[in-house]
Amino acid sequence: MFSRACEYGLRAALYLASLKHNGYVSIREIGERLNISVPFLTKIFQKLTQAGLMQSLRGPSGGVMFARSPEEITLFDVIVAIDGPDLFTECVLGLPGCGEAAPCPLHDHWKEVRTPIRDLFASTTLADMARRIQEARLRLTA
Amino acid sequence: MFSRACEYGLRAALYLASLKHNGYVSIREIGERLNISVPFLTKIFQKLTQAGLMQSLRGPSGGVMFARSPEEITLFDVIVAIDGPDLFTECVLGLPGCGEAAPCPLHDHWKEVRTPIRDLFASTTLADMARRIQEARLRLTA
DNA sequence: CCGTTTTAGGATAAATGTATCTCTAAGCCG
DNA sequence: CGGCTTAGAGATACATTTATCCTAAAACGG
Ligand code: SF4
Ligand code: SF4
Repeated sequence: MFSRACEYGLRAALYLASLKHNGYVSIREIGERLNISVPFLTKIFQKLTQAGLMQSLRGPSGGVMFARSPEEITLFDVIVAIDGPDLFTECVLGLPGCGEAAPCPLHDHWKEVRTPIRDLFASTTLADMARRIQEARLRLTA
Repeated sequence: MFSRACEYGLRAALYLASLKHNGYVSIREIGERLNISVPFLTKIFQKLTQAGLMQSLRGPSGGVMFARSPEEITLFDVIVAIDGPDLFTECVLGLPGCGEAAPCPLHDHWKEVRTPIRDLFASTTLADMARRIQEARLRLTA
């Protein structure tokens, strides 16, 4: 479904949102907490900052933090920033230039399920998830 | 979503189902018809025959054909034979051993959408698709 | 200003997925 | 049987993803 990088990015974003700590958090701390390779996670956060979702600061007491409120960042935003929009635009058979005009046989069935997927991720904010994590002690790591 | 191999396998299976020609069809013919690398497609059909979905015959007038009626083969069968069941069992955050017992924060939302996806593919047979292809001249290739 | 900490960015290595190649085995035909 | 055709299977190349490494740039703290 998602690339490993995207899974890591989602877990890291959910972890940060659950902290309720406004200020920079170092990537090393996040990686160690979630058992994710710190150098790899650094690359992922670079994408998130370049996409404008996070902002970063170097040096001691530096790290990464949300560029806007977790209330205004959806899972969709994170996914697209890391994996690109292909999952929500390209489609099951991978045919070039497909769509309503020249549909493949699956099109009618598939569009009924692709939209709910997109809506789910587009309507769920990091803050929503953070509330769930705190209420039910849900886990982000093994 | 699916691997390229799985996309090719689905397209090939749908093509065969749409033929209404009971008998062996050579992989070379399928590959050339659908613009898919013939050696790679051969590998994919090896998986489908090993999974018991197709049967094969070597030599002239050989090729591959369905091992049981296209009415009894679902898209789910093809997907699992090629990509494995991970898409339908493993889940969004890729956490090991996740599930109802130790859910991640997305679990409740995600299960509402994963089941429809699985049902869609599990309830659609190759014969269903073949009918749609013939009725509406739907395409399988660029 | 200098040493330390931390992200940024590019280069490199390992692993996986995609595609090709070669040889074998099976089947057909004369 | 001998030559041709086709799938099977393993080895090999290529591409992409995943992960690591190294040097720089920015920030802080003495
Ligand atoms: S389902 Fe629709 S959008 Fe997806 S490959 Fe088929 S025609 Fe294209
Ligand atoms: S949604 Fe459920 S099954 Fe999927 S990773 Fe989260 S806990 Fe596991």
